[in-house]
Amino acid sequence: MPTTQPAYKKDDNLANLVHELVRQIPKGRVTSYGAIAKSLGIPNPRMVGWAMHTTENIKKNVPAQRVVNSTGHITGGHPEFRRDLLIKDGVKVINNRVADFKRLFWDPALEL
DNA sequence: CAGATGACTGCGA
DNA sequence: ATCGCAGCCATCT
Repeated sequence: MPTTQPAYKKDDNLANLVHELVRQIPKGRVTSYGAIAKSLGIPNPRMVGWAMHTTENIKKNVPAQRVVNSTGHITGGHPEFRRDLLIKDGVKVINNRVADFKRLFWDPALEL
């Protein structure tokens, strides 16, 4: 039995907001943690990463593959897996880095 | 209860 | 141009 029962099952925090926003990312587009944090009013982009790190993102079918750091580099535990998903979305990825990241960058505050 | 960690970013040297 | 440090919030041990 799962002795390590995650206590973050309360979607009343940033994680929920982040997941929702990430879900709104159009296919073939990518964004950065800082942009999301800024858009949601989070002083620290770290929390965005933490929100994604939570296993909830997978449960919610959140396209974490479309979320990369400012350099467009795929961060996380399974970069290969996410890279494949990005390619499937039509995003070219080279060396775990999004090609034309600047062009494919999707700013939530700008588009929303 | 307190200390350390973490999917980051921006600025300074 | 590259390298290093500090900031912030929530969770974990």
